[in-house]
Amino acid sequence: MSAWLPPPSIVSLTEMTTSLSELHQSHAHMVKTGLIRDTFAASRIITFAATFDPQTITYANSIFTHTDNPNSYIWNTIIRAYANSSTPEQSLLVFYQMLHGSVFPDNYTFPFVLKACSNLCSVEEGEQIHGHILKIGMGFDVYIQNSLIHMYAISGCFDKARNLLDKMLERDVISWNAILSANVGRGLMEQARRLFDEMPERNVESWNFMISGYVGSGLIEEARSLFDEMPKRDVVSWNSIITGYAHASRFSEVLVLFEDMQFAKVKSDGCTLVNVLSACARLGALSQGEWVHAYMDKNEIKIDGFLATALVDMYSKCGSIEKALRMFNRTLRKDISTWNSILAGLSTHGYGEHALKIFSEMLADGFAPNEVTFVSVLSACSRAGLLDEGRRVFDLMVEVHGIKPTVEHYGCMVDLLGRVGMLEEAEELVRTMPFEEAPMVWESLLGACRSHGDVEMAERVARKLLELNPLDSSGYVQLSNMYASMGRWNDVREVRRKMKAQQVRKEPGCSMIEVDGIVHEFLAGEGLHS
DNA sequence: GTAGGGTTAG
Repeated sequence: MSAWLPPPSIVSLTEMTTSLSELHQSHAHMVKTGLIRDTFAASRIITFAATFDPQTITYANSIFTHTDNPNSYIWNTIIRAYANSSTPEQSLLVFYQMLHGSVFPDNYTFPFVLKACSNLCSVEEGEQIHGHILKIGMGFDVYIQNSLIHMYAISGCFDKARNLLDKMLERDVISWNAILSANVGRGLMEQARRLFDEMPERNVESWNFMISGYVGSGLIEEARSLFDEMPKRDVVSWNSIITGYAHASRFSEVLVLFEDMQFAKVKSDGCTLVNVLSACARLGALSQGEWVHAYMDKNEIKIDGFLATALVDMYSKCGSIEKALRMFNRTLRKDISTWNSILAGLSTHGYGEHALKIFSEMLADGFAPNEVTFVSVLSACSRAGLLDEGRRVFDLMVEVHGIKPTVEHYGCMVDLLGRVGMLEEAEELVRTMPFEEAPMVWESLLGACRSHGDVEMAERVARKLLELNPLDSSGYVQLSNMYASMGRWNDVREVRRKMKAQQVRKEPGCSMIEVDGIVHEFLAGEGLHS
């Protein structure tokens, strides 16, 4: 029999990314021509379907169940796909089916099944399979041993894992990493450190595990000293430490590290850039953000949903809503975060009408808005004083989208009612909303009382606010400002006296701005900035 | 004839 040559459609199937419909077409073609009965051809389409995306596993499985004599490769492919899916128990089911059939599991099968046990954190199943492995004499395969170690460690059975490691004849760095990563995953950094110090050899992953573990536990200095100490850094190392600084809100250090990374000639990826862009956004560092954008174009980095959102957010937080909009419009594959990001930007820039227009486009495009979306849209209505629209949006959220309003949503509505001077209705809403303690909302009501000069309500609200949180300054400050604006200086003194007696102090406000590529930070009351 | 263990980040 001559060697089987795959038809072009099947070559393209594995050689490049094809669409789901092409997968279906190829499958149909194979069924029609009888090619599907060729085990090797069947294995290729099953592998493709099993790894295409999480949704197509069931499709792979249905081809698999219609395959007459699947070989171990095909069994393994299905077992592996389920092991990494959201339903790893399916992997075990297929494995037990395999045990009852005519094809024996091989040295490839067990790492996959054990991965399923690891993902399920199921030591009981794992132990059963461990017994089976020993029975059929496969207990000395390094891949299988490492999978076993990881399975025990990830389920918290560190003693069993360690025991296996100690008994191994040829343990390697992955055997150690298997336990190390499980310690890190559970945040057991002291144990992890002891293991790390004990390891006879380490690779870049060992260091990365430690760094990301320290970062996850908020121990940024420990992470940094390992990062500085490690012999070789890859993109994961850089990303881990950059993420650490981003989590710690140390944004200027994020930018410095990003520069160091360029200098070290390590190519950044989407993760790096999302972090860097969000640092630019938080610092208001427009020119550096633009530099990153240009860098992405130059290095042909694909702008996915996350990056598009980060760019839109960066432009709008750096004050350029026009560039944010241009970025938004250029983004073809928008996801919910991209929409939310532009809506938040339009809202903070005061473009209420535009935000509503984008919001209806979002609905027309078939996107389901979430809680975050409605906070932006409602606050856009509030800032622009769009009363009827705001009410309609609030109802839409509850009635059509079944979203239970949070304090923030109520806050926006109270803001809106307060802004247009409907103080009674605003107060009524605050008193009837299903949240007992929500100082933010009361504060917003107080602000509205102040700007509309309703002293009576203001005093009532301020009293409530002080009752909710006697140590917070905002109630006192707003009340005293209001008295001051009316010239009621005795009342001002009285409030200030009470505030002092409670030892309440106002945190100074802080803002940042970029001038000529340098970020300046200002504290309120600080005077001229040097 | 195809594949395997430990992988980070938004």
